[in-house]
Amino acid sequence: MIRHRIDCLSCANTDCLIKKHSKDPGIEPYLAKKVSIPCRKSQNIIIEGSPIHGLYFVYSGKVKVLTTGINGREQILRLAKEGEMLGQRGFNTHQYYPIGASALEDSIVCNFPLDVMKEMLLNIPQLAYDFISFYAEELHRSETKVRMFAHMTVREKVIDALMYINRKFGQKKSYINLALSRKEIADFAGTTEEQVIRVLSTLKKEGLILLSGKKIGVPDTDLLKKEIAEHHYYIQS
Amino acid sequence: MIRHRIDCLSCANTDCLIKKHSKDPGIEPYLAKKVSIPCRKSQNIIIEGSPIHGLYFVYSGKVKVLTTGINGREQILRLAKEGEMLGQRGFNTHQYYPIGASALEDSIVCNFPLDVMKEMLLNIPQLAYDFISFYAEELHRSETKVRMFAHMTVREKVIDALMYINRKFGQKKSYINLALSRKEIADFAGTTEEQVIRVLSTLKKEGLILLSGKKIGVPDTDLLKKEIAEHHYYIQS
DNA sequence: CGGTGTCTTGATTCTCATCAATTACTGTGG
DNA sequence: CCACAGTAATTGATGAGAATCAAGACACCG
Repeated sequence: MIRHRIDCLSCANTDCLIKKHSKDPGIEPYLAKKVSIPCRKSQNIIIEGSPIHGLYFVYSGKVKVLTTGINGREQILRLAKEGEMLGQRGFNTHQYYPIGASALEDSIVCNFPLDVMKEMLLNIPQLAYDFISFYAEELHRSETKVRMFAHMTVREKVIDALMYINRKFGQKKSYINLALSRKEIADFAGTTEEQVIRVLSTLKKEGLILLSGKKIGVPDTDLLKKEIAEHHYYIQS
Repeated sequence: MIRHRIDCLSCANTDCLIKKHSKDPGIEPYLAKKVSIPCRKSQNIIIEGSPIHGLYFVYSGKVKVLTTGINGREQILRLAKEGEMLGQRGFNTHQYYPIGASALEDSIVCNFPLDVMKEMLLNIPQLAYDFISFYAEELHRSETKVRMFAHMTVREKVIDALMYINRKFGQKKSYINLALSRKEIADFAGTTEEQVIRVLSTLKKEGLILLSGKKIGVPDTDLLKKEIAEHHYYIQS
């Protein structure tokens, strides 16, 4: 079932760092070592704690990146769509993946073994530099999340999670194109299923979001944003 | 008062990524563009929101890296000592530093302007690769912290903060070589001054830590570690 | 038409942030 | 050297918010 070598040159994912450099001189031999793997919905792409076997890039589909936290709770760290990278934290001295990744819908991911990746980075300096920029951005995102989790209320956490999901998977004037369970939203926002439901119900009553079964719609991003900003302001002053 | 060009070759900070590569061919011209800056205790090295002006490396002293969170609260993200990097998140497309840094004691930091840094990374591939590894590690740390903040109790957060501080600044059989106020510990652990005091008092009573004024000692790291691990275990199973 | 799992709502308990008041510590000037 | 002022540390009391527990509604699937 494994489809080998989806061609990077003909790939349409403009966000992909590899695709971006697929015309660089000297990169072809590395690209040839790529393997593409199809994954069914809710299948594990990376198992937390398994030995590191390289980096992944999402060719198509949607993926959640998670770690197991306290009480065996699942903490979703981020959601990835076409072109995004998975397993990038396996680049340090760790021997095992500190995170897991699983498909939110049927997906195809491309894998580069770690040694191939290392050679590629050492020989394509511009690619390495883009990697560094990417990491800097991810680090920024993650540290923002630290700050957020430390002192935000549940309401704010949920709103923030919704804005993130909407930014990534929302289409204007319509529902978000991603079916997450309440539990998954909670695991991302860092709270419980029940609290998420309560906040969602309230937000619906307030007219800030649309709810139609599992589908969530955000008619006005700015209104939601204010819900976080205003609260900060009124306490800050 | 600015001392120019502390020589990287004679620098004793083995952890410093620049020092590590200071003998690489072709790196001298970049090293020559380094500027070293002395900072007094509690002086700001990086002001949050200021325009990015490059990367810093701690030559001597101790530094806290922080962001302003909800309610104008200070959230300490990490502590840095000799050889460590500051401002690494300014590497992405951001124009302003998303974090601040200030000296915990009299320190000297070395600065590379951003364009020099970029040139250096593009021309010294092995340095770029080490940067990537460093970022991967930082990202790992940060995401672990996210998970931690999401569901840990205050007690666990404080213990975790203590273990981090002890790992970095502890000397065996003695008190931790770093004077942090209760407020600063709280800002790092993501809680309040009062809660930190309560937990510290309890831990002292339980014989898990030593308290002598501001000085904190951790006689047995494993005992503390168990305090976190056991709680997880008993709920997980 | 059961049955299973997700979703929802309510009630209860508990943790933690906040507020308030007291005590210890530090440095400074007389 | 001591009084003092100012700051940090501590302890207690209280209330708000959130996790947990429990029970019922709903949808989906065989």
